[in-house]
Amino acid sequence: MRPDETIECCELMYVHKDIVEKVREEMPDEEELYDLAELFKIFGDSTRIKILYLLFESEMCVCDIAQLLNMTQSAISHQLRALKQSKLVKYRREGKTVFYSLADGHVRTIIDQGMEHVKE
Amino acid sequence: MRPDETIECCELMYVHKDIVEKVREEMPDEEELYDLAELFKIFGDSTRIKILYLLFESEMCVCDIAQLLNMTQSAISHQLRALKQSKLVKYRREGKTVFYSLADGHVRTIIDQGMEHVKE
DNA sequence: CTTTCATATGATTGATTGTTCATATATTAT
DNA sequence: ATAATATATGAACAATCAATCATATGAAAG
Repeated sequence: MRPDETIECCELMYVHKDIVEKVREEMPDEEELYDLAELFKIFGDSTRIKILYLLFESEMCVCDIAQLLNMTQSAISHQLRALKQSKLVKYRREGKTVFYSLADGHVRTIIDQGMEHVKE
Repeated sequence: MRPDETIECCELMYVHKDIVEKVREEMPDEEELYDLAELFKIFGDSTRIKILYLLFESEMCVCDIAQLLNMTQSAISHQLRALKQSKLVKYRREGKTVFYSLADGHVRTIIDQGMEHVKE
């Protein structure tokens, strides 16, 4: 199969011309698809999933999260950075302490839907 | 910070005892959290995301997908394997051809929510 | 200003992962 | 049987990534 040529293959180009056109219309552009994959990568680590579950209950500081998950402060801080960059969590400073919380409702919806799928 | 000891740290253990208990109750068990992260890992690749978007329009054979995404049959087949193992797609054989389609509605919901987040 | 406490970050490393290449399997036609 | 076509799979390799360690920043207290 040589993908760089429009060779006749299966029945696609000839029988399902309408679908091909619809696909080309409806498919988001390359950059959006890349960003979407990058977002899901962030959900694709159990440490980060656990952090998000913790934040479902309440805002928390880094140290609290580290204790509850039985992990080092550094490991948690690194993961919070990733969550922050994807705008999944927000934070506020209070003296020496930094409190993290969920950024918006999408986070919960995405995780809940994922969990429903997993539980089937 | 030594996570393997219950040292006094921040104000967690003393001020927010109720939250700690709620967290311990509401948090899914380790195995479910791991499975959930594994599921999101599958969404965390732009090739797989593209495949899923294609299948939003119609069931398709491997060769169709490879052509539309301008990738090799082998690469697509490997990714379909991952999608199949996570029960995100299903397939039916028709002669030499194998048609793939979306397994259930969660896929669409998860992707749509993710895309909403990305577009903000 | 120095110390202490909470958090952030850069470098390193072992592990995971996506694509490629070669090859195997499965189905149909000759 | 053999050839042709569609798909699947195993090994290999480069790239990515999460945890660790050491260290830096930032804020309050002495």
